[in-house]
Amino acid sequence: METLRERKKRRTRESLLRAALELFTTQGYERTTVDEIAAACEVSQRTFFRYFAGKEDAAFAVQEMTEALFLAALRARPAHEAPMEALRQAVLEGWDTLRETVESAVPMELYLRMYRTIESTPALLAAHLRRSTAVEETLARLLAEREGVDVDTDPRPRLVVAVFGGVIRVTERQWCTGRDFSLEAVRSLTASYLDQVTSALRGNWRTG
Amino acid sequence: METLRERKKRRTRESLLRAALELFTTQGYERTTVDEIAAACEVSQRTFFRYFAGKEDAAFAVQEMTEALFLAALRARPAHEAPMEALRQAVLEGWDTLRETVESAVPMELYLRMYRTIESTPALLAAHLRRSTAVEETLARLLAEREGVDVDTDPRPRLVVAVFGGVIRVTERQWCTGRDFSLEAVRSLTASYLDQVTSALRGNWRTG
DNA sequence: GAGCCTAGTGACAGCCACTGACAGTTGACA
DNA sequence: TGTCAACTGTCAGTGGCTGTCACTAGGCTC
Repeated sequence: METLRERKKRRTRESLLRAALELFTTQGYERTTVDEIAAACEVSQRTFFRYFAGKEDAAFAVQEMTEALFLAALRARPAHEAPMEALRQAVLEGWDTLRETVESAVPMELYLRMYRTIESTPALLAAHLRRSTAVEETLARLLAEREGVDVDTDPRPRLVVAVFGGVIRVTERQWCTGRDFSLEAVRSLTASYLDQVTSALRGNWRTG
Repeated sequence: METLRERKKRRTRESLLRAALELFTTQGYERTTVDEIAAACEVSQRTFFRYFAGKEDAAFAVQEMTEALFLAALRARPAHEAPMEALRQAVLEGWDTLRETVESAVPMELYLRMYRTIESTPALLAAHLRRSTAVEETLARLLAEREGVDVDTDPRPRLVVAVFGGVIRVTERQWCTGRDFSLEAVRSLTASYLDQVTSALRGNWRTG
């Protein structure tokens, strides 16, 4: 049972998160001040910083949920799958089950808009990439454990994860700059690019 | 012939850069204020911001030179080389010719220390990754031109570059966390990891 | 139900990165 | 040598972020 205090807290946080994303996506991340976000929710600036470590933290609150979703999907993959295949299945599954997770916090449409804003705002893109490397470190350890190798002496887990992460980044970029900004679009882009990477690596494209 | 004014300017910039890197690497990036850097060179804070766009800009001033070095090396590779091979040769060549370029600005040892500081400071790591993606975009366009494909419709240039970039990142990380912090070490690590990536991608490691 | 405890909050002061405006200084060049 | 333009310092201000402190109100005990 949720106490009154907890309910108020959750509402304040949700309100701040929504207001933040709404302002970030409409008038831009840099052009939005924390004071503005706080004012939109009728709380003090100080209160904003009690719910979020910073402006950036608010921008990534939903992304954080989806990262957890992907990690859970990977952990659930059967042990007999090869590393790259497990990653592939997990990320596709992640895109499939994203909707309900996201919409428990904010409207799907707002999440998608925020995704675009992150890609197109240098400061946020930098933070996104740094966060991604943190996730990749977790992935590498997970794969190493699955395969029974030592992540600190065997470079293969980190190499595979880095390659995978690279393809995902290209996918994100293509998706955000493209026209079809739907979940289905990013899902099929992901599958397509993961398929093409091995062939792209070998030889000369002109003779392909 | 360098005029007196130009000489003074160059000296001020060099002085600021050195002081900045020295302070960043010894007492940490966040714990160093711009006022401190300026004071160490006996100029005003305002002057610092006339030479560098920001604190971050100073931290990456030397990295910027090495990026240009690598790009030049890639442009010089013969056209018959396959994309991945050209990238490989260019980066190894880059490590070989780094010393003179770096030492025209700061002592090699300071550059290496700063590299470590960048990897271990979240804010700088984020900036480093963002800068890397900018370089990767240039690389992709270069490869696409070399191979005569359109970078906007053919995903292969960006895919290959992303994979390459991923391996380089793993290399950097391993180098910075390792014991042997020399140029030779990073060179051989780079070669080794680029060799292993294709084999790491396929199949099951337990049967290898 | 009275009263205490504490989580949550607002108000305020302060640090630091960064910017714009303006004035003073000094090298370049006629 | 005087004029101009480049370079610099000073000052004031914005915005992200933190510490402090007092106050309000929900939750709990008796």
